[in-house]
Amino acid sequence: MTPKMKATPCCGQQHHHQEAVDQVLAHLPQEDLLYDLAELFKIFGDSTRIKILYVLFERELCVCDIAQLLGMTQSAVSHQLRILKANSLVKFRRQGKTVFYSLDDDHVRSILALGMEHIQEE
Amino acid sequence: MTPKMKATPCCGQQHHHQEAVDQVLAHLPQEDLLYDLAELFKIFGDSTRIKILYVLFERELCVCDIAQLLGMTQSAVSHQLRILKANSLVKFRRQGKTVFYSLDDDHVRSILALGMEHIQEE
DNA sequence: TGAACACATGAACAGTTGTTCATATGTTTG
DNA sequence: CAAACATATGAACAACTGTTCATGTGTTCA
Repeated sequence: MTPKMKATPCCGQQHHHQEAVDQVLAHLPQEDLLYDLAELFKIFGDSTRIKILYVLFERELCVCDIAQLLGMTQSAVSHQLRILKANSLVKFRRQGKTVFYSLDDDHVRSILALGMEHIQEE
Repeated sequence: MTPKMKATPCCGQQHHHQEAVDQVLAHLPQEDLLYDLAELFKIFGDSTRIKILYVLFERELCVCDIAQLLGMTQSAVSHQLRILKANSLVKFRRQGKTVFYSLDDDHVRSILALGMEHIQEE
């Protein structure tokens, strides 16, 4: 990360702050990891996808059932399932013409649950 | 949720599916809760904000230190801190001219940790 | 094999979002 | 009080994202 700040050294240099900056830098995860993490949460950050995940919380469902439950186009649902699949949040199995989707692992459930806890606190 | 699907009843009506749909509907959280949940994850879904959160993981920092660490404008950081604050992900305390930010509660740490686990699995 | 069905996907358009730039607010110090 | 400093905020613009519409792929069944 190259600083883009101006010559203005912002809150002087003779603070406790330089020590703080150094300490943080020592423990900061790699930039690309943080980027991937943001990408992951971006997937959860859409109400359509959240609804799909919650609808799959208890059991697998086929695409058109999801669409019916959510009152959405099959196409829209399919596009979102594609994204969820690409990020390993859902898996699928094919049975004849229909494709059944389900949550991929328990991380998904845990993350959803933690998020729920947070918003229900305030 | 009002179904917007066409008259095409999509994958017939005489499937196992109707039963599935009913079961899911019985356990589905309220629509506005799901919406709020998506809004929460949307906050985590930006790499700048993720970086800010991680930079605050171990200790509080002032705005300009965060900006320096991230190589970003003070303004950009301030805008993001505003969003994080509004969603109770960070809190702040004022000390003279400088404002120190820190993570608001441990949910934030837990959610970040779970996300990290997920992306490091594949 | 061909029609019907369930699902996938590409292009395009509208709405949303993050950054920049300029400026405002609030605090300290002389 | 005025100047300096740390931070906050409003407007605007570029980039991204989700939906729609049209069409493509793959499977079943007559």
